[in-house]
Amino acid sequence: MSDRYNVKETEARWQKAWEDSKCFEVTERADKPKYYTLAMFPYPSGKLHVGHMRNYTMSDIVARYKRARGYNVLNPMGWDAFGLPAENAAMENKTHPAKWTYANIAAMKQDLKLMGLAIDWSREIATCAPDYYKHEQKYFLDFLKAGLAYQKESFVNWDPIENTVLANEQVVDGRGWRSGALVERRKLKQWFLKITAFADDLLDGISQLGGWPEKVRLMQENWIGKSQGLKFTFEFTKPKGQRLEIYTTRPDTLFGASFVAISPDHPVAQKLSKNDMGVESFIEKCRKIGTSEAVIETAEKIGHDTGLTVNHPFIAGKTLRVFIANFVLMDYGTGAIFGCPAHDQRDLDFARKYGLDVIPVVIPPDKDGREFAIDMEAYTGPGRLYNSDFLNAMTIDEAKAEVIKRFEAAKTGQGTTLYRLRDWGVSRQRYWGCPIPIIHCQACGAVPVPEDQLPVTLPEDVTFDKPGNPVYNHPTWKQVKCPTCGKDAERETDTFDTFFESSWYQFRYCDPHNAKEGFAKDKVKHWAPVDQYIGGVEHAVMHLLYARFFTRALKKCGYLDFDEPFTALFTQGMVVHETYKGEDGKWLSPADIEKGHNGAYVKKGDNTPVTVGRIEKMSKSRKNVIGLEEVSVNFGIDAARLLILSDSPPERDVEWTEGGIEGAWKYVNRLWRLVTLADFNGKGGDTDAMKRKIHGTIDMMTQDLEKFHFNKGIARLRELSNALEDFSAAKGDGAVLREGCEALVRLMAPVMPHLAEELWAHLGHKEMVVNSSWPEADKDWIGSDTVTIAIQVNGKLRATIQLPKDLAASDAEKAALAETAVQKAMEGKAAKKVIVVPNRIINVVV
RNA sequence: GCCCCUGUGGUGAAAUGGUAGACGCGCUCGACUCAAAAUCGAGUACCGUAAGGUGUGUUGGUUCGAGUCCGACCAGGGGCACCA
Repeated sequence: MSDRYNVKETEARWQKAWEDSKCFEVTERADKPKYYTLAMFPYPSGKLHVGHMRNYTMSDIVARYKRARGYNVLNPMGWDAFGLPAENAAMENKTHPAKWTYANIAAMKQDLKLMGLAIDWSREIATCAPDYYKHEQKYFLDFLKAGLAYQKESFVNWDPIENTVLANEQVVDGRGWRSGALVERRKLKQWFLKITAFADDLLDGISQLGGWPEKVRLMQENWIGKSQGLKFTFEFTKPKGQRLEIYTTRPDTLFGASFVAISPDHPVAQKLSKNDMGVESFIEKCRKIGTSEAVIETAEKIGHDTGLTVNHPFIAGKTLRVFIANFVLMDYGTGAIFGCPAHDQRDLDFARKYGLDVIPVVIPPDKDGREFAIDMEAYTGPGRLYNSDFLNAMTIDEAKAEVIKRFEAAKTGQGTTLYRLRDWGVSRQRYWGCPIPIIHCQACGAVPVPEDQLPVTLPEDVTFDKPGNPVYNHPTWKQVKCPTCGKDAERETDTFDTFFESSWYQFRYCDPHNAKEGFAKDKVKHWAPVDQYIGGVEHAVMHLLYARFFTRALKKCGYLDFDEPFTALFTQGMVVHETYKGEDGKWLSPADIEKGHNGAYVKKGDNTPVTVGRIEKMSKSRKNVIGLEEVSVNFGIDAARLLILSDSPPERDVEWTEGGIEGAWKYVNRLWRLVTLADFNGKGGDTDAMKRKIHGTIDMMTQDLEKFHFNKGIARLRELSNALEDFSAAKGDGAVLREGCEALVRLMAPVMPHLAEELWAHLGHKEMVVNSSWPEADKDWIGSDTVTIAIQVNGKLRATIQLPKDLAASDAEKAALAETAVQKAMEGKAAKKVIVVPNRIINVVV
């Protein structure tokens, strides 16, 4: 027998056996509990790389493990197939987005098949197929009827040279990525979904998501951003009677107000710009910046004095100047604020820049008024009010309540709950997306496409020789008759945000071939919600929040009877790799380079030097991708799975290195030799120790898998195989050795499924390991009778002793004080105190 | 700018507030070999001959005891509503 494992032949053979037996295809059944595990579906960007692989491997482990535990496991796969890259590819390569997308799907599916995943392929979906998106067109019409969808004007990034809308990603340093033109903010009428109607519900729901990482729950909570504050109006000094509505979360600091600022998009600013060139050019300057909050917030804070002033509501005769400021967002609150520089850093920076007053009104608990001053750092901590008339000596909370009370009593203001969350704009001025099923009629307005005319499909005869949505210029597609009045009308040419498709796909998998509706209620009732969702942390807020909203919206329309789509969530880290650049500054792929004479990398072919760059997320643009095929050919999928799972904790990034995959491959062979060369006729060895190791490993690895500690579980597996190797070499008892090998194989099955099948068959089993159950740990063989106790003197380790498990504290203390190393460290002094932590540690304090 | 996360040997990482470095990679030495690869065995945080001391990004605190909890800071990463 060869001492090398024939990985290529073996992996292909078992993949075929799984496929032939259709063991991963599932239907609803009453005799087994269901388990739905889902990996976030991929965008078909081109080739599958080991970064994708990590995501699907984790779902695969869960699927195989839960299967072994007796669950009826649903583990589906599909394609998030609409999106911008397809249109970019269409422009660059003179192809059609559909052609490019479907070719990528075919290539990536082939790679996925190489992975031998426990996927029910009969449920495969692609979101760009009309039989998928027609259902979401129906949902949109339902949302419209339910008052959850509406139109309003909102800003987009406008490229004035290409005359097209740009995505934030396509704006680089404030300029269009292709044209180089300075981007402008421009208003367009667009469709919105009323996610804010569920703001409180989405917030409350977070507390029930116990299976989600704390950090994701926190991020969602902050994103929704519920705040209690005050809405009130300032009176303009002139024209008399005109008022400006403000929202603030710090009404307590009103006596420290030194200016008022409004958004460049505020109606007051707009009105002023008509007669004031200065205002007009300032607003124009503010708009020469994209719509992205990150850009707006990091831009230099600038303001423009409007010359208007308002009266302070509580200080007679005091007026505040009104500025237009680029950092005030029209989307939040009322688009107008008052600035209290002493207690808000942004206001302070602004005040220092424009020479405005800084009036401290909250004093820290440990200071008094004479010594407390604000320089360049605002004070945002707790304290008591001063310089504040009737609020003096109150706490911040008391002062907030008092100010709100006074405004409410005077009927000039209102305590208000506000959310940072904004309604979801779903209109995209793009071709490669789901058409919004609306017809615009001069007479009737926005009219829903009649349901019997769904789906509204994309026209196929389009070209991408100029920027923008080609449907807009299509000769006939737009022109229709109004369904209501029959007159000439036009189709909506915008398509949905691609988050629309990914908000409900988890339900489509439950009933993927249903032509009548998106899913049958009873099928979703059976499988949903998803028991374990797995994907990148980059989706922590938007995708996951949209899907949570969509589920509630579907419930409101009668499609479902639950709120939360994902019971548990795991956010896995990325696969990262070194990046390389050639002499010409262009990215090079790892396949393009090799080690030169002096050990440094050179470009293959011409031996020109290569610069090694940062270690970054694998991405097509940086070329630092390792394709799946090359890995599977050289080392097999099991070795790749092993590396990806064992090298880092799953929530952290893992670096793909050549050395790592070779090491994993060696271990695959070592396991193969251990089991195939084992002699089950031995009579010797320490059978008790071996049995403890076997059952201890089963126990611990089971716990590790339950907790997603795959790296630790694999470390336990290695400990067991090390022990079995020693036991085997010592001609250990054959029955125990077999018991150990069988446990090892069943434990490795979720991690290295192909090798496990091969070894399981070698051990004489007729049934595949994929259909066998998870091993049970025998409680009698878990743990041991003695424990090692550490002894510290004043917190420093001085000795370790073996003691019987659960020994009385007084006996343990006696044994510890009797140790010579302990006595030496005590230097003859008496113990002041002895802390005994049973079975762990004893600390002697002298 | 705002929200969230991460930081431990040469390196990937372990460690319910209780023996820091499990399990690997690499390296060193040895066995096998004509030789190499593969495989097997021993060693491997740092300083020190040793006794011992020092060590978890920096810094301060809480505690009998801190990688772990709290405060301040530094560095890196993710997200910020039209990338997916």
